[in-house]
Amino acid sequence: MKKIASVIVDVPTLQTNKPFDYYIPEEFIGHIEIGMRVVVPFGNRHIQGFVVGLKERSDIKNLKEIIEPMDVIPVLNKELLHIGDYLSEKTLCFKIAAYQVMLPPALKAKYEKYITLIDDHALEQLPTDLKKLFDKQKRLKWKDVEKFVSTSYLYRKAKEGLFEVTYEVKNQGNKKKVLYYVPTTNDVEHFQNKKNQLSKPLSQKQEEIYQVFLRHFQPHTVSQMERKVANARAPLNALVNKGLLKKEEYEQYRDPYVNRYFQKTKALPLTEDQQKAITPILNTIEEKQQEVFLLHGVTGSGKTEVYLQAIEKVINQGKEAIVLVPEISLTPQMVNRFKGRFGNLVAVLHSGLSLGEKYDEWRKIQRKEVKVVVGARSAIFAPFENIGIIIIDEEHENSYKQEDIPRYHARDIAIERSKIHHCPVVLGSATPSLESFARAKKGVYKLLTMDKRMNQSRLPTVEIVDMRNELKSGNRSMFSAQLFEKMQDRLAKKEQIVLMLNRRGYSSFVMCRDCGLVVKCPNCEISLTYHKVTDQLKCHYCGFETGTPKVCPECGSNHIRFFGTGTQKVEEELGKVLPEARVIRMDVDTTSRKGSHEKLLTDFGQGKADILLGTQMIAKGLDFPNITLVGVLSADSSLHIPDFRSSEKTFQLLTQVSGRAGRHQLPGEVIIQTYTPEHYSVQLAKNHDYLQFYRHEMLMRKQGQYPPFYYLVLIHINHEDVQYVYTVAEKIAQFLRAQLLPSSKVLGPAASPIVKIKNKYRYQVLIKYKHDPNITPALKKIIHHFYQDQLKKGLTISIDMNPYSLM
DNA sequence: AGCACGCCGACT
DNA sequence: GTCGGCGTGCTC
Repeated sequence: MKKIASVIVDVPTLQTNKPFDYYIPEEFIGHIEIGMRVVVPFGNRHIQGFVVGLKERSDIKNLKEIIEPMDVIPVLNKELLHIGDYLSEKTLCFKIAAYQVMLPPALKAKYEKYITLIDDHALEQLPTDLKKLFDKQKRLKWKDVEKFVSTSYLYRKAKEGLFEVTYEVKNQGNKKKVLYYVPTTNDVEHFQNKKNQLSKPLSQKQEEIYQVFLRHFQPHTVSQMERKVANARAPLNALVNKGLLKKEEYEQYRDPYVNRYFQKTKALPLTEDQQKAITPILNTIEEKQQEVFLLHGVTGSGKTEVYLQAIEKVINQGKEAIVLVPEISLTPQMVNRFKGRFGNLVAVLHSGLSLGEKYDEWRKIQRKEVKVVVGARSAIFAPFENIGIIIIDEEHENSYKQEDIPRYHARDIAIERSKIHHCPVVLGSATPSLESFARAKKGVYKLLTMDKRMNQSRLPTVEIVDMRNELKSGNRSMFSAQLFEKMQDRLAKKEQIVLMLNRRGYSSFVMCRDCGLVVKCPNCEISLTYHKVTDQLKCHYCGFETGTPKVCPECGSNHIRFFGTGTQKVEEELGKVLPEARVIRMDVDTTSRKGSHEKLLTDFGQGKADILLGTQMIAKGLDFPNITLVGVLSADSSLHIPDFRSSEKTFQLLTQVSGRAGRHQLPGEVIIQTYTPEHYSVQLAKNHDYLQFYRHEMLMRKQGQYPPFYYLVLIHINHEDVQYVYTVAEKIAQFLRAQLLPSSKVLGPAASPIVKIKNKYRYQVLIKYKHDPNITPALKKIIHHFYQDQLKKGLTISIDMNPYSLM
């Protein structure tokens, strides 16, 4: 039995980003396994760590002992530990950050520092204000005491032996315990005897409850009992006091989908397209081969049914499936389809769940109680051990890329896991990312195409309206004549309308019409956003808030105007021009409350409204038969973001939202309003012509030397002092130019599109490369070289391998 | 990240 | 002589 454990400690710094060795105490030898969390002494604190290895001897002398294990079963299996190493290597993050991102947040350590008074004698020696604090209890939280006296005083007294300072390591979330009442015996006769031995007979209520337990010896919670006997709490406790019942705590899953009925569904007959697409996937499952498929299916072509039937095969083989969907489309509609087919074999993971709920869903996976997990990005780390398929729906979505540390892409993790499990990965989309489609074309991925809609429904007809002409002809409203007319028509026909306001990028800002001043955040160099509810201007980078100016702060003019259109404004306008229409508005404001997203959609599905008005969150996944008109109020806003992917994003968004119309019997129509009707993203979305868009966009990417022709690395350098940032950025750029192959291009330093956030200036260096083994070593050197400056001078350097946003 | 240690100026 | 500020270096 190995006596020493190597532990990655929960201290995210460069110097501690390596295993530390500890003795395993006698009693835990054989108990502590690789992948478990343990509490270890580190310096004079107690912290959490992950066991990553066991060994007989260590090069370090004077090892300390592990304090205790935090798990009974390892939380990370061998495979996930490997994935953690892969993550930290590929995204250049600390090991501890990689491990933590793979686990539900409930398992993240919570630390508390306590100060305990040694004895009453010590109490006498304290100043009066401290005496008061310690009068009631001997142990207090350090941070509560710290408010009253200086830390050095506390340390000094601790050294003198008045206090003891202790550290506690706990989980952030916990298993839910439910209190049950249970008979003290499960033998009928014994139970009756016990009652008969009581000095007094039971009260009427107590007797009733007693009879319930006598009939079936099952544990009951108070509320369960109250369904049979009203006001049961007091009599239950009385029975406990009389020794007939006892209280017991049982662990219970918090099931976010409890009390919900899921219509059971069976496999549907497949269309020819679907059949053709699924066959190679099924073969790969059968042959236990690793393969990446790109399933390119137009909106409404029935990709989900293909997923479902592939999963069915996987389950029949006794294996497990991971399905990733973008957070935003993790709607009840989607969940229903999986729960309907696979019932309680499905775990669901998304950001709407509480800490505890996430933890419980995760434990269902860990305990092998489910076979399928449907979830957002982080569900890719589901602790399955026998994966048969990994599906990524809406593959092109940027929410699969995590924007903070570790900056990983779920697709990369999926492929890495599929290699270990010898299973297929299916990337599905109506508008695949250029990267994926290019790989499919090269034969790296296998391309599967479904270009026909199910139900014989046709793709909707799309009309582009040039808003410049509207303006010329005197229409100053946000609805073009065409759109307005069609909306009236649908309202008359009792059909439903989806209106999308593509507000990404520059939303409602305030500008002076006389001098052109745009009100900006004093800390962030970005225009402030107008919030009508509070009548305030807000910066959504640093949270700065200010009242709305009545006159221009620059020139004093009172011609202040609000530019950009918010959903609220559209809603108001709709109320004026189509007062009879019932409108549901969906945006961050109306969906922030838990479950509100779902409720709004259900209402719309049940026909409680005629118009669904929203931001891009309504572009995906909705499948309502009665939608026959989709209006895009302005296609342009996403087009002019300074980002090489803006055309791609616009095309995807327009195609996706168009796909909401006419999915069933009724034919659909789409109106796209724009100020740049000639742009290829808009034109090709009109024709639903992905292939042409792909060809055109590939030319642009080649010209601009962007992905998929080049890989990117984005380095951000931030500091309060512009001069200093620039100097560091310049050094970094020079260093990279010297280290990298000549074929790699180092661009910059340049000021970031948002020059200042939270009073820190932002500069960036961009690397474009095709193949360069020196990239990672060079970046690691940069991290090491500037590490001290980062700690001391408040410099931050962040590295994003394959960034999704260049802002 | 914390925390100890050590050096320095400021004050009882 | 003592207290508290902060720069430096270490944690198996």
